[in-house]
Amino acid sequence: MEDSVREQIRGFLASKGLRKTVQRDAIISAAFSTDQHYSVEELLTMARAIEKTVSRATVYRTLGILVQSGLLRELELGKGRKVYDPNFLDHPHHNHLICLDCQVILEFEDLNMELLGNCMATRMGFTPANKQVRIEAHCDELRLRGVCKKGGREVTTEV
Amino acid sequence: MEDSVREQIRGFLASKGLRKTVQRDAIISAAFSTDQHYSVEELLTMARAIEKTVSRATVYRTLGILVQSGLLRELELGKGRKVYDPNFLDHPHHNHLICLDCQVILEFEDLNMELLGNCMATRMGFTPANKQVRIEAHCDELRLRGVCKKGGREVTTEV
DNA sequence: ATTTCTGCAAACGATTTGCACAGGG
DNA sequence: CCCTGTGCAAATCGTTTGCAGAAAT
Repeated sequence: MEDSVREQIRGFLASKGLRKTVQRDAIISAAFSTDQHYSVEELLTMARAIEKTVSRATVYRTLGILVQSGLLRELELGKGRKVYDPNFLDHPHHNHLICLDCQVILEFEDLNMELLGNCMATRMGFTPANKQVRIEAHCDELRLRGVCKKGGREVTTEV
Repeated sequence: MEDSVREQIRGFLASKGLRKTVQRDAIISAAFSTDQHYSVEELLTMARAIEKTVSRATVYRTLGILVQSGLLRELELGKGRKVYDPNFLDHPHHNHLICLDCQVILEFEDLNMELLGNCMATRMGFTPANKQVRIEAHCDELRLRGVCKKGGREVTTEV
Protein backbone atom coordinates (compact mmCIF):
# COMPACT_ATOMS: atom_id res chain seq x y z
CA MET A 1 0.00 0.00 0.00
CA GLU A 2 1.49 3.26 -1.09
CA ASP A 3 2.13 6.04 1.35
CA SER A 4 0.36 8.55 -0.85
CA VAL A 5 -2.83 6.54 -0.57
CA ARG A 6 -2.45 6.15 3.16
CA GLU A 7 -1.88 9.88 3.35
CA GLN A 8 -4.97 10.72 1.33
CA ILE A 9 -7.11 8.41 3.40
CA ARG A 10 -5.80 9.84 6.62
CA GLY A 11 -6.65 13.26 5.28
CA PHE A 12 -10.11 12.21 4.23
CA LEU A 13 -10.91 10.62 7.57
CA ALA A 14 -9.62 13.66 9.43
CA SER A 15 -11.55 16.11 7.29
CA LYS A 16 -14.75 14.24 8.01
CA GLY A 17 -14.08 13.93 11.70
CA LEU A 18 -13.86 10.16 11.36
CA ARG A 19 -11.81 8.21 13.85
CA LYS A 20 -8.88 5.91 13.35
CA THR A 21 -9.59 2.38 14.54
CA VAL A 22 -7.77 -0.92 14.24
CA GLN A 23 -10.62 -2.35 12.18
CA ARG A 24 -10.63 0.50 9.68
CA ASP A 25 -6.85 0.34 9.46
CA ALA A 26 -6.97 -3.34 8.70
CA ILE A 27 -9.70 -2.98 6.10
CA ILE A 28 -7.96 -0.09 4.40
CA SER A 29 -4.62 -1.88 4.37
CA ALA A 30 -6.25 -4.94 2.91
CA ALA A 31 -8.16 -2.90 0.37
CA PHE A 32 -5.00 -1.39 -1.09
CA SER A 33 -2.71 -4.37 -0.66
CA THR A 34 -3.41 -5.52 -4.20
CA ASP A 35 -4.25 -4.10 -7.59
CA GLN A 36 -6.76 -6.84 -8.29
CA HIS A 37 -10.52 -6.64 -8.01
CA TYR A 38 -12.16 -8.22 -5.00
CA SER A 39 -15.63 -8.84 -3.63
CA VAL A 40 -16.89 -7.80 -0.20
CA GLU A 41 -16.38 -11.32 1.08
CA GLU A 42 -12.83 -11.47 -0.23
CA LEU A 43 -12.02 -8.16 1.37
CA LEU A 44 -13.45 -9.40 4.66
CA THR A 45 -11.14 -12.40 4.49
CA MET A 46 -8.13 -10.26 3.67
CA ALA A 47 -8.90 -7.80 6.44
CA ARG A 48 -9.40 -10.58 8.99
CA ALA A 49 -5.99 -11.93 8.12
CA ILE A 50 -4.63 -8.63 9.43
CA GLU A 51 -7.02 -8.08 12.32
CA LYS A 52 -9.30 -10.91 13.28
CA THR A 53 -11.92 -8.78 15.06
CA VAL A 54 -13.10 -7.25 11.79
CA SER A 55 -16.79 -7.87 11.19
CA ARG A 56 -18.73 -7.98 7.95
CA ALA A 57 -20.78 -4.95 8.97
CA THR A 58 -17.68 -2.84 9.42
CA VAL A 59 -16.36 -3.93 6.05
CA TYR A 60 -19.57 -2.70 4.45
CA ARG A 61 -19.44 0.53 6.41
CA THR A 62 -15.80 1.17 5.57
CA LEU A 63 -16.29 0.35 1.92
CA GLY A 64 -18.94 3.05 1.81
CA ILE A 65 -16.43 5.56 3.14
CA LEU A 66 -13.69 4.54 0.74
CA VAL A 67 -15.97 4.69 -2.28
CA GLN A 68 -17.29 8.07 -1.20
CA SER A 69 -13.78 9.37 -0.73
CA GLY A 70 -13.06 8.52 -4.33
CA LEU A 71 -10.10 6.33 -3.47
CA LEU A 72 -11.78 3.07 -4.29
CA ARG A 73 -14.02 2.33 -7.22
CA GLU A 74 -17.11 0.21 -7.11
CA LEU A 75 -17.76 -1.88 -10.21
CA GLU A 76 -21.02 -3.47 -11.18
CA LEU A 77 -20.21 -6.46 -13.33
CA GLY A 78 -23.75 -7.54 -14.07
CA LYS A 79 -25.63 -10.56 -12.69
CA GLY A 80 -25.45 -8.92 -9.29
CA ARG A 81 -21.70 -9.29 -9.12
CA LYS A 82 -20.25 -6.28 -7.38
CA VAL A 83 -16.55 -5.79 -7.06
CA TYR A 84 -14.09 -3.18 -5.79
CA ASP A 85 -11.15 -1.88 -7.72
CA PRO A 86 -8.17 -0.37 -5.90
CA ASN A 87 -6.31 0.21 -9.15
CA PHE A 88 -8.40 3.25 -9.83
CA LEU A 89 -6.00 5.92 -8.62
CA ASP A 90 -3.17 4.81 -10.89
CA HIS A 91 -5.45 4.27 -13.87
CA PRO A 92 -8.44 6.53 -13.41
CA HIS A 93 -9.89 5.92 -16.84
CA HIS A 94 -9.73 2.22 -17.31
CA ASN A 95 -12.54 0.12 -18.67
CA HIS A 96 -13.42 -3.52 -18.26
CA LEU A 97 -13.76 -6.48 -20.52
CA ILE A 98 -15.57 -9.37 -18.89
CA CYS A 99 -15.08 -12.78 -20.40
CA LEU A 100 -18.31 -14.74 -20.55
CA ASP A 101 -16.45 -18.04 -20.86
CA CYS A 102 -13.55 -17.87 -18.44
CA GLN A 103 -13.80 -16.03 -15.13
CA VAL A 104 -11.53 -13.24 -16.27
CA ILE A 105 -11.85 -9.49 -16.09
CA LEU A 106 -9.39 -7.50 -18.15
CA GLU A 107 -8.77 -3.84 -17.54
CA PHE A 108 -7.85 -1.60 -20.40
CA GLU A 109 -7.42 2.07 -21.02
CA ASP A 110 -8.15 3.94 -24.16
CA LEU A 111 -7.83 7.66 -24.50
CA ASN A 112 -10.15 7.82 -27.50
CA MET A 113 -12.92 6.18 -25.56
CA GLU A 114 -12.34 8.56 -22.70
CA LEU A 115 -12.51 11.62 -24.92
CA LEU A 116 -15.48 10.33 -26.83
CA GLY A 117 -17.47 9.77 -23.66
CA ASN A 118 -16.72 13.26 -22.39
CA CYS A 119 -17.66 14.70 -25.74
CA MET A 120 -21.02 12.92 -25.81
CA ALA A 121 -21.91 14.02 -22.30
CA THR A 122 -20.98 17.62 -22.99
CA ARG A 123 -22.96 17.62 -26.20
CA MET A 124 -26.03 16.51 -24.29
CA GLY A 125 -25.62 19.26 -21.75
CA PHE A 126 -23.98 17.34 -18.91
CA THR A 127 -20.71 17.34 -17.07
CA PRO A 128 -19.46 13.76 -16.92
CA ALA A 129 -18.71 12.45 -13.44
CA ASN A 130 -18.20 8.73 -13.79
CA LYS A 131 -17.94 6.63 -16.88
CA GLN A 132 -18.13 2.88 -16.95
CA VAL A 133 -17.53 0.97 -20.14
CA ARG A 134 -18.22 -2.71 -19.77
CA ILE A 135 -17.68 -5.09 -22.63
CA GLU A 136 -18.87 -8.64 -22.24
CA ALA A 137 -17.17 -10.89 -24.73
CA HIS A 138 -16.27 -14.40 -25.76
CA CYS A 139 -12.71 -15.62 -25.66
CA ASP A 140 -11.22 -16.35 -29.08
CA GLU A 141 -8.59 -18.62 -27.60
CA LEU A 142 -11.27 -20.80 -26.10
CA ARG A 143 -13.23 -20.95 -29.32
CA LEU A 144 -10.18 -21.86 -31.42
CA ARG A 145 -8.27 -24.15 -29.08
CA GLY A 146 -10.95 -25.42 -26.77
CA VAL A 147 -9.09 -24.19 -23.74
CA CYS A 148 -8.42 -20.79 -22.34
CA LYS A 149 -5.87 -19.94 -19.75
CA LYS A 150 -5.83 -16.20 -19.72
CA GLY A 151 -4.10 -14.51 -16.88
CA GLY A 152 -5.20 -11.09 -15.71
CA ARG A 153 -3.20 -9.73 -18.61
CA GLU A 154 -3.62 -6.02 -18.86
CA VAL A 155 -3.77 -4.15 -22.14
CA THR A 156 -3.12 -0.46 -22.22
CA THR A 157 -3.50 1.64 -25.32
CA GLU A 158 -2.36 5.19 -25.74
CA VAL A 159 -3.14 7.32 -28.75
CA MET B 1 -46.19 -3.59 -29.84
CA GLU B 2 -44.95 -4.36 -33.29
CA ASP B 3 -45.94 -7.50 -35.10
CA SER B 4 -42.33 -8.32 -35.90
CA VAL B 5 -41.55 -8.48 -32.19
CA ARG B 6 -44.61 -10.58 -31.50
CA GLU B 7 -43.53 -12.85 -34.32
CA GLN B 8 -39.99 -13.25 -33.00
CA ILE B 9 -41.23 -14.01 -29.52
CA ARG B 10 -43.71 -16.53 -30.80
CA GLY B 11 -40.86 -18.17 -32.68
CA PHE B 12 -38.61 -18.14 -29.67
CA LEU B 13 -41.23 -19.66 -27.37
CA ALA B 14 -42.04 -22.32 -29.95
CA SER B 15 -38.39 -23.21 -30.56
CA LYS B 16 -37.90 -23.76 -26.86
CA GLY B 17 -41.09 -25.75 -26.43
CA LEU B 18 -42.51 -23.06 -24.19
CA ARG B 19 -46.25 -22.65 -23.91
CA LYS B 20 -48.46 -19.72 -24.64
CA THR B 21 -50.38 -18.54 -21.60
CA VAL B 22 -52.52 -15.52 -20.84
CA GLN B 23 -50.03 -14.37 -18.23
CA ARG B 24 -47.06 -14.53 -20.57
CA ASP B 25 -49.05 -12.80 -23.26
CA ALA B 26 -49.96 -9.99 -20.91
CA ILE B 27 -46.40 -9.56 -19.67
CA ILE B 28 -44.97 -9.59 -23.17
CA SER B 29 -47.55 -7.13 -24.45
CA ALA B 30 -46.84 -4.84 -21.53
CA ALA B 31 -43.10 -5.20 -21.97
CA PHE B 32 -43.20 -3.95 -25.55
CA SER B 33 -46.02 -1.45 -25.19
CA THR B 34 -43.54 1.37 -24.62
CA ASP B 35 -40.04 2.39 -25.62
CA GLN B 36 -39.27 3.63 -22.13
CA HIS B 37 -37.26 1.84 -19.46
CA TYR B 38 -39.17 0.21 -16.63
CA SER B 39 -38.48 -1.66 -13.43
CA VAL B 40 -39.82 -5.11 -12.53
CA GLU B 41 -42.46 -3.52 -10.34
CA GLU B 42 -43.56 -1.17 -13.08
CA LEU B 43 -43.82 -4.03 -15.53
CA LEU B 44 -45.90 -5.98 -13.01
CA THR B 45 -48.29 -3.06 -12.77
CA MET B 46 -48.50 -2.70 -16.55
CA ALA B 47 -49.07 -6.41 -17.04
CA ARG B 48 -51.76 -6.53 -14.36
CA ALA B 49 -53.59 -3.74 -16.14
CA ILE B 50 -53.95 -6.18 -19.03
CA GLU B 51 -54.47 -9.39 -17.08
CA LYS B 52 -55.06 -9.12 -13.38
CA THR B 53 -54.01 -12.67 -12.51
CA VAL B 54 -50.35 -11.94 -13.29
CA SER B 55 -48.10 -12.60 -10.31
CA ARG B 56 -44.75 -11.13 -9.46
CA ALA B 57 -43.07 -14.52 -9.72
CA THR B 58 -44.27 -14.97 -13.28
CA VAL B 59 -43.02 -11.52 -14.21
CA TYR B 60 -39.57 -12.50 -12.98
CA ARG B 61 -39.73 -15.82 -14.79
CA THR B 62 -40.89 -14.24 -18.05
CA LEU B 63 -38.32 -11.48 -17.86
CA GLY B 64 -35.66 -14.17 -17.72
CA ILE B 65 -37.00 -15.66 -20.92
CA LEU B 66 -37.21 -12.34 -22.73
CA VAL B 67 -33.71 -11.30 -21.76
CA GLN B 68 -32.34 -14.68 -22.78
CA SER B 69 -34.12 -14.47 -26.10
CA GLY B 70 -32.27 -11.25 -26.79
CA LEU B 71 -35.47 -9.29 -27.34
CA LEU B 72 -35.26 -7.30 -24.14
CA ARG B 73 -32.20 -5.74 -22.62
CA GLU B 74 -31.41 -5.66 -18.93
CA LEU B 75 -29.68 -2.53 -17.72
CA GLU B 76 -27.80 -2.14 -14.50
CA LEU B 77 -27.91 1.50 -13.58
CA GLY B 78 -25.85 1.32 -10.43
CA LYS B 79 -26.99 1.63 -6.82
CA GLY B 80 -28.90 -1.59 -7.32
CA ARG B 81 -31.28 -0.02 -9.80
CA LYS B 82 -32.12 -2.55 -12.47
CA VAL B 83 -34.23 -1.66 -15.43
CA TYR B 84 -35.45 -3.21 -18.67
CA ASP B 85 -35.16 -1.62 -22.06
CA PRO B 86 -37.55 -2.63 -24.85
CA ASN B 87 -36.01 -0.10 -27.21
CA PHE B 88 -33.11 -2.40 -27.82
CA LEU B 89 -34.26 -3.96 -31.07
CA ASP B 90 -34.67 -0.64 -32.84
CA HIS B 91 -31.46 0.79 -31.43
CA PRO B 92 -29.18 -2.11 -30.66
CA HIS B 93 -26.15 0.01 -29.91
CA HIS B 94 -27.42 2.73 -27.67
CA ASN B 95 -25.67 3.85 -24.54
CA HIS B 96 -26.93 5.56 -21.42
CA LEU B 97 -26.30 8.78 -19.65
CA ILE B 98 -27.63 8.83 -16.12
CA CYS B 99 -28.16 12.20 -14.51
CA LEU B 100 -27.01 12.22 -10.91
CA ASP B 101 -29.17 15.25 -10.13
CA CYS B 102 -32.49 14.72 -11.88
CA GLN B 103 -34.04 11.28 -12.28
CA VAL B 104 -33.34 11.17 -15.98
CA ILE B 105 -31.79 8.56 -18.19
CA LEU B 106 -30.87 9.62 -21.70
CA GLU B 107 -30.21 7.15 -24.44
CA PHE B 108 -27.76 7.98 -27.14
CA GLU B 109 -26.07 6.23 -29.99
CA ASP B 110 -22.62 6.83 -31.31
CA LEU B 111 -21.06 4.83 -34.06
CA ASN B 112 -17.52 5.77 -33.08
CA MET B 113 -18.02 4.43 -29.61
CA GLU B 114 -19.47 1.27 -31.04
CA LEU B 115 -16.53 0.72 -33.39
CA LEU B 116 -13.99 1.63 -30.75
CA GLY B 117 -15.40 -0.92 -28.33
CA ASN B 118 -15.35 -3.67 -30.92
CA CYS B 119 -11.81 -2.75 -31.85
CA MET B 120 -10.57 -2.92 -28.27
CA ALA B 121 -12.20 -6.29 -27.66
CA THR B 122 -10.77 -7.74 -30.85
CA ARG B 123 -7.34 -6.41 -30.04
CA MET B 124 -7.43 -8.19 -26.70
CA GLY B 125 -8.41 -11.48 -28.33
CA PHE B 126 -12.14 -11.46 -27.71
CA THR B 127 -15.32 -11.38 -29.71
CA PRO B 128 -17.57 -8.71 -28.23
CA ALA B 129 -21.05 -9.87 -27.22
CA ASN B 130 -22.58 -7.09 -25.19
CA LYS B 131 -21.34 -3.59 -24.59
CA GLN B 132 -22.68 -1.25 -21.98
CA VAL B 133 -21.48 2.31 -21.77
CA ARG B 134 -22.82 4.13 -18.77
CA ILE B 135 -22.00 7.74 -18.15
CA GLU B 136 -23.04 9.25 -14.86
CA ALA B 137 -23.10 13.01 -15.07
CA HIS B 138 -24.27 16.27 -13.60
CA CYS B 139 -26.81 18.40 -15.35
CA ASP B 140 -25.45 21.72 -16.60
CA GLU B 141 -28.90 23.24 -16.70
CA LEU B 142 -29.36 22.54 -13.03
CA ARG B 143 -25.98 24.00 -12.14
CA LEU B 144 -26.55 27.17 -14.14
CA ARG B 145 -30.22 27.85 -13.53
CA GLY B 146 -30.90 26.03 -10.30
CA VAL B 147 -33.67 24.02 -11.90
CA CYS B 148 -33.71 21.22 -14.39
CA LYS B 149 -36.67 19.98 -16.30
CA LYS B 150 -35.20 17.60 -18.81
CA GLY B 151 -37.51 15.33 -20.63
CA GLY B 152 -36.37 11.96 -21.93
CA ARG B 153 -34.82 13.84 -24.83
CA GLU B 154 -32.89 11.47 -27.03
CA VAL B 155 -29.70 12.42 -28.80
CA THR B 156 -28.51 10.38 -31.70
CA THR B 157 -25.21 10.91 -33.41
CA GLU B 158 -24.12 9.42 -36.68
CA VAL B 159 -20.65 9.71 -38.10
C1' DA C 1 -16.55 12.93 29.37
C1' DT C 2 -18.25 12.84 25.16
C1' DT C 3 -19.01 10.99 20.90
C1' DT C 4 -18.00 7.77 17.39
C1' DC C 5 -17.34 2.75 16.22
C1' DT C 6 -17.98 -1.82 16.74
C1' DG C 7 -20.03 -6.66 16.61
C1' DC C 8 -24.08 -8.98 16.79
C1' DA C 9 -28.30 -10.29 15.26
C1' DA C 10 -32.44 -8.89 13.47
C1' DA C 11 -34.40 -6.46 9.59
C1' DC C 12 -34.62 -5.58 4.94
C1' DG C 13 -35.59 -5.55 -0.20
C1' DA C 14 -35.05 -7.83 -4.34
C1' DT C 15 -35.18 -12.20 -6.40
C1' DT C 16 -35.71 -17.34 -6.43
C1' DT C 17 -37.78 -21.61 -5.37
C1' DG C 18 -40.84 -25.73 -3.64
C1' DC C 19 -45.22 -26.97 -3.87
C1' DA C 20 -49.94 -28.27 -5.16
C1' DC C 21 -53.12 -26.99 -8.37
C1' DA C 22 -54.63 -24.95 -13.02
C1' DG C 23 -54.48 -25.14 -17.67
C1' DG C 24 -52.19 -25.70 -22.46
C1' DG C 25 -50.74 -29.28 -25.95
C1' DC D 1 -53.81 -37.29 -20.32
C1' DC D 2 -49.38 -35.56 -19.61
C1' DC D 3 -46.44 -32.09 -18.59
C1' DT D 4 -45.50 -27.17 -18.25
C1' DG D 5 -46.83 -22.87 -16.08
C1' DT D 6 -48.90 -20.59 -12.27
C1' DG D 7 -49.73 -18.19 -7.66
C1' DC D 8 -48.53 -18.36 -3.17
C1' DA D 9 -45.60 -18.25 0.58
C1' DA D 10 -41.37 -19.49 2.35
C1' DA D 11 -36.50 -19.35 1.45
C1' DT D 12 -32.43 -17.12 0.01
C1' DC D 13 -28.88 -13.72 -0.87
C1' DG D 14 -26.46 -9.50 -0.28
C1' DT D 15 -26.73 -5.51 2.38
C1' DT D 16 -28.35 -2.31 6.11
C1' DT D 17 -29.63 -1.04 10.70
C1' DG D 18 -30.79 -0.74 15.94
C1' DC D 19 -28.66 -1.48 19.91
C1' DA D 20 -25.62 -1.86 23.95
C1' DG D 21 -21.05 -2.03 25.00
C1' DA D 22 -15.99 -0.68 23.58
C1' DA D 23 -12.84 2.49 22.19
C1' DA D 24 -11.06 6.95 20.36
C1' DT D 25 -10.53 11.91 21.13
